[in-house]
Amino acid sequence: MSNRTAGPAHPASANKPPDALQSIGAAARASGVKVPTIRFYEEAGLLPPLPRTEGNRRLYGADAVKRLVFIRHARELGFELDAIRTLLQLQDRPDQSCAEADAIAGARLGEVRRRISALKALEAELAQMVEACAHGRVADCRVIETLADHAHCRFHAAAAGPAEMPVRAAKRRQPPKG
Amino acid sequence: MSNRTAGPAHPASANKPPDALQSIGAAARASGVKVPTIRFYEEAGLLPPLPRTEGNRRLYGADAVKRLVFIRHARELGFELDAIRTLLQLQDRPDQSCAEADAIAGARLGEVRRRISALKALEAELAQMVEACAHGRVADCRVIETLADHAHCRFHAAAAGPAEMPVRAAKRRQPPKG
DNA sequence: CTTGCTCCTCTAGTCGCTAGAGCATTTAGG
DNA sequence: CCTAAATGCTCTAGCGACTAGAGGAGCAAG
Repeated sequence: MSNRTAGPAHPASANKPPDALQSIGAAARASGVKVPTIRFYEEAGLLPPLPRTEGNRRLYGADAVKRLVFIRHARELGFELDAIRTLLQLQDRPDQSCAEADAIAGARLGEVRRRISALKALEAELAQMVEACAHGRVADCRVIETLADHAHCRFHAAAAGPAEMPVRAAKRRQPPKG
Repeated sequence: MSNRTAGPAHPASANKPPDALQSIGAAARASGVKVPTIRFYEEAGLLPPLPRTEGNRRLYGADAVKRLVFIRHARELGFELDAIRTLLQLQDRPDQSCAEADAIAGARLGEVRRRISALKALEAELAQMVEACAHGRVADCRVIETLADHAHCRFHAAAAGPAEMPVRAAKRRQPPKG
């Protein structure tokens, strides 16, 4: 919030020069990526070498923040860090063909589609289980029964992938509160 | 299918008694759960204490194999091990109400539905990116551009959950080959 | 007796973070 | 100027659900 640049301590700088360097906290706020995650990305080689202050604190310029935003969007779309690394490298060399970027995005699209159809099959199966259940005793429970006897199950493991979805929002462990 | 289990738990010699004990490998083949995964499940407390041979090898009876199949199905439907533990406990006490099982399945169904809609949003965004790309140089690449500028992106992080899908099939790391 | 298979335990790696310990530095207020 | 709070630093460990591999033991057949 506080814009303490009210006193122009610098000659050439207006009130906010585009190359102003910010702390990791400010970069986190600006990019929407959490502080420890930023450090993790740096460690993972997704960020170029960052300058440091005398006191060893990282400094982030506008370009670094943009990179973080790029990474965040890519993660939101489910790209793996490996893929993102490649995409960032491509971004750094604008003259190259974007075929590789297309391939990565296309592959991701394929994954997403495969997962959607797998999840739909799953949804159908679960819905059927839940609906069919008489809500009585476990002995008659369709849910348990279906899990026990695959005979009742018309779902057979449409190979999806391994993991899914970042979506930073979700944090369903209850807040610290103490 | 194999309906030969008609014989009740019984002494007077069938040629394949239903309580025949098998090795972990046989149990793996019978249940569709991999050997190390079975050991992992045991460690995780999903299996009751198993008898061992003199030579310290685990022995699996028909009930243990059934339990493994149950676990496998539940995993295929995306239930977490914690939930599966609960479901197994319920299964072991058939007189109880199945309300809890219903709740677990219902919660899972909700998750799946939420994830499907999140993935659909994602699919739309990715498809748009890929389609819009002129397949030229990186400088003009819509894929890269969309990731860089959220302005071009009408997708905003529909909160899904954290991880998704077991589906034992997938193994996409390239083979060792060296 | 050797070969080859299965099995045992144990450790460490995967992925993308997140949490916390134990310090150093910076900043705001008095 | 001093102090307290906030923020930063590094490092380690943990999550979930496995998977991979080392190094050794048991066991049946040839």
